[in-house]
Amino acid sequence: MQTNQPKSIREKSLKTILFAAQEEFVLQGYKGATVQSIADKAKLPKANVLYYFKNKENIYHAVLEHTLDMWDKGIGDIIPEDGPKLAIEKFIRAKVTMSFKHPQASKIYAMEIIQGAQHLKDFTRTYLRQWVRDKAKVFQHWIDNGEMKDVDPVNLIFLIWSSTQHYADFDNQILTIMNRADYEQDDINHVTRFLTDFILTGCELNND
Amino acid sequence: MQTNQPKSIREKSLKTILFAAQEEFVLQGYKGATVQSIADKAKLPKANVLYYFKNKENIYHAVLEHTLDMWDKGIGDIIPEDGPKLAIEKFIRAKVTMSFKHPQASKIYAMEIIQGAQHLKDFTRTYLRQWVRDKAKVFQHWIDNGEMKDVDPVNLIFLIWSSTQHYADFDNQILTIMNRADYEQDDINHVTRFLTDFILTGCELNND
DNA sequence: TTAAAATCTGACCCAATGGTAAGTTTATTT
DNA sequence: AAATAAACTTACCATTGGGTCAGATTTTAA
Repeated sequence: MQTNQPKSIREKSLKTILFAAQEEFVLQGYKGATVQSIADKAKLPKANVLYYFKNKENIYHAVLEHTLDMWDKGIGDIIPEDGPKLAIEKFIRAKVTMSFKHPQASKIYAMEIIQGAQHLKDFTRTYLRQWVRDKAKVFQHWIDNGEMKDVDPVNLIFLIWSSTQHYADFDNQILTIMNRADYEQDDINHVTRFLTDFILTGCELNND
Repeated sequence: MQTNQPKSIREKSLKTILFAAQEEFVLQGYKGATVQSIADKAKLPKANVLYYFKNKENIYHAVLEHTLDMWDKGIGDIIPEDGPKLAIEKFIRAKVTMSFKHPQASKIYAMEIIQGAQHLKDFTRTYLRQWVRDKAKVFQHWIDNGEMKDVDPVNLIFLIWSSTQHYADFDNQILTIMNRADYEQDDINHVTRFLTDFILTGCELNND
């Protein structure tokens, strides 16, 4: 990131292409996505897209990176000072909000992992593994302190991840089942409430 | 299915191709999968594969259908007679087992839904929607009867789905995080125990 | 105003891939 | 054993799609 005010042509183009690419990759998968249709979506000639990104692989990398960045920023931290109840509440709310607001990002990530995480092996082995270990330690600390039920922290993290991201990745299925066209703000609230309530109860942290 | 004993050449070929195709589709996605590499995996010449299945789309359909069949058979039912505790226990155990034993199936399905469920719109709109409504009714019945906590049944179903299938769809990520090469039987048991315990607690059904 | 740099574009190339055609070999039936 | 059907195979075609290139146009710098 350089200047930020008038936004150069370069930056604008990059952003447009990235956005178009994200859509295309989600809908068609990596191989299925064509540079031509990314260009069409971005309303640029194909050669122009290839001028900004050397090749298709590069576009995909950029999309992945952008996705990870956004996800990282959007999801707050789990810190000991919050205590288990508040920390879990905050975490679930953040994840649900992200899922409803940026389903594309979640989907790109999910597909990448499902297909073997070819482009994310490194990220998973280093960053993510450490993240999980750190957070598991925080949970374990609360458990040892008698502040929450003795549940396996790692699997708890998996449960929170999966149950929240489900609303992004499987939005089509969920909407079809509920016979609805789109999510609304109420849905975010409802799901957030359901999940926090349920999971806190699972941790024996609910005092309603 | 016809005869079953000596198994005709046709049946054997179909099965081989289907199995190879499943692998290929998971790894490469629909577009990324090539008939040639399906053929290679099945150790048959490409034209022979196209002899059994008119075209790539047909192979994919067959894989999807096979997947749904298997899933349907593998997951028991949720019936009122079992009562909430046993029913949920059985359901989770079945889903976790399926996830660990047939991750490919789960992945194919997940990718299809994530990408917009083009080939499963019908299945979702009719069969799945009805299934969810039926099972939600069973849960609601138990709730009204005071047999379990008043949680939203539909979202409970989503939570069980997502948290169980996560171990199939994201197996790469999970194994990498845990620094392991493969799942073992112990993992199935451990996860089953964790999820049943946690979810039953969430429904206030745990009497340990 | 001019030079240089950045942006844009149409035309083209070529490898990969889905699918076909036409025929050969193997299995089954009569 | 002959005839028919099923299974297999080789060679080929047409299209798609990633990527290049040479030059045009616009923007920025001197």
